[in-house]
Amino acid sequence: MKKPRFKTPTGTHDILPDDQPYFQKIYNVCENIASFYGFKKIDTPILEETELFSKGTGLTTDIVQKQMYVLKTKGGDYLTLRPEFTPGIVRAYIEHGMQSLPQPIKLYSFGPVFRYEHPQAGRYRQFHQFDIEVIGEESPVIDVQIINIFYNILKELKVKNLAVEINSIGDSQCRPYYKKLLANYLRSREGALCADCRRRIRENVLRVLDCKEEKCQRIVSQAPQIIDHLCEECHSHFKRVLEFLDEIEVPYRLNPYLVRGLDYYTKTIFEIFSEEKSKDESDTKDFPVKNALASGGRYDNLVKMLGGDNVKAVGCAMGVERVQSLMRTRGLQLKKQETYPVFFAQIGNLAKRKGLKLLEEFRGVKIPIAESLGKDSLKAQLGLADKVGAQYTLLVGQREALDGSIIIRDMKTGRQDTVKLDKVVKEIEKRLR
RNA sequence: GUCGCCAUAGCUCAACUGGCAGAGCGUUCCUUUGUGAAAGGAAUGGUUGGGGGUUCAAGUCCCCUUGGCGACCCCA
Repeated sequence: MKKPRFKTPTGTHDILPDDQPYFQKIYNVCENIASFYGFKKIDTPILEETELFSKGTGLTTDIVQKQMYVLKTKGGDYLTLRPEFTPGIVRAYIEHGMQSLPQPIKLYSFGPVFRYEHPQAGRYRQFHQFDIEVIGEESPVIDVQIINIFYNILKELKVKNLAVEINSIGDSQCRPYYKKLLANYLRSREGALCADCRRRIRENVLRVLDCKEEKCQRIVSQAPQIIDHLCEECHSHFKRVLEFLDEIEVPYRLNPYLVRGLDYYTKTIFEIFSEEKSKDESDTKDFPVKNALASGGRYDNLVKMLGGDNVKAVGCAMGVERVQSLMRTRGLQLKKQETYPVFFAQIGNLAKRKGLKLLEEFRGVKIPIAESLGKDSLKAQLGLADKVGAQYTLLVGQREALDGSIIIRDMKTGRQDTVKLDKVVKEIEKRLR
């Protein structure tokens, strides 16, 4: 074998036939649960105007600053491979006048997204997300319904040790004040912070809250918490979210330091993890390893920011490859190969010709039948029949081809019966029943 | 963008201190030319990721590069 001349670009991967059952299963579960809750599918282009993301996702975010695949078209437009779903779906909502349909609009989508970053396990440059959005609903109950949906999807996919963390980051009323408060507090202790956090005070104060440096965490633990400084409206919204959460069977915990990388979030934000105990023995802290699988939140200003009406919305996205990797290692094991109940084997040209027609008959009655018409060796064909898990092999040799008969071989017992060729479909239907 | 570890057959991995590149699995064939799963046999498979250097000699040491993994950054 020659050395491959080409390989997948950094951070991209092939979804091979063996992976497909996992993607299929994940997609089916997502779709079933989402449509049960009244969500409709939408597909938006993988390419959008670059400005949609710089305005929507936010100029100060890492995604926009360093992770976007931007390309210039021959016509001179700047397009971007979508790094997330939300701005595209909001654009579709506005562009197609969905505000004049009964609200809210509940949408889901499934597909690839692109982020230029350093790949690691479970982190790709092209990966897949399942995404849902509810546009035109401000009630906190919908925030909780979305959490519930993703929790149940992951549960149904048998992902272990799920944990939900939740926080509120306020809105344009109260967050600016809190940010000032936090910045003042941090500035008074600036000397004890890491270099990144000193930069963050100016650029993105909230990010200091989830810094992993121990010295920063110590300072943060004494810092004012946003939940104590929410405005009346945000406070009552969050309170009601927590009340609804208590109502359903989803275990959650409040994390006052949870913040998000996207600018447009308001009020509720949350993440769903699968937790693992740290394998590292030297790690004396018993922090579990958190594997973020899905995350989302409310974005009450985004529709307006992108030129639509003042419409409130909330959404969440799940990383498909991360879920798949957990399913493979500790969750649901899926069969590698689909099986065929019947295999057609042949010897000789006349038999091949009869086989071509016979396959059509089986397709007509929807019985999957495998074959290897290209092979001449009967031995090889039976080997294949075994491999695809056939219960019966239909065999046409020179003799059978001439006198219009066919051999049915029971692969378990080895017993063979010869029947008329035009009766075989009925006979197999009967036996498979 | 920063730092560390790793890269050997399609897959999983061996190869001492620098000394003939190997095994299992897989694939194909044979034992059986009209009959699978078992067993036995054979074949197939490599510029040791790529490039350069040191050396009588490099999978092994050094430099560069590409990719993967991990820690940052950040995130699904």
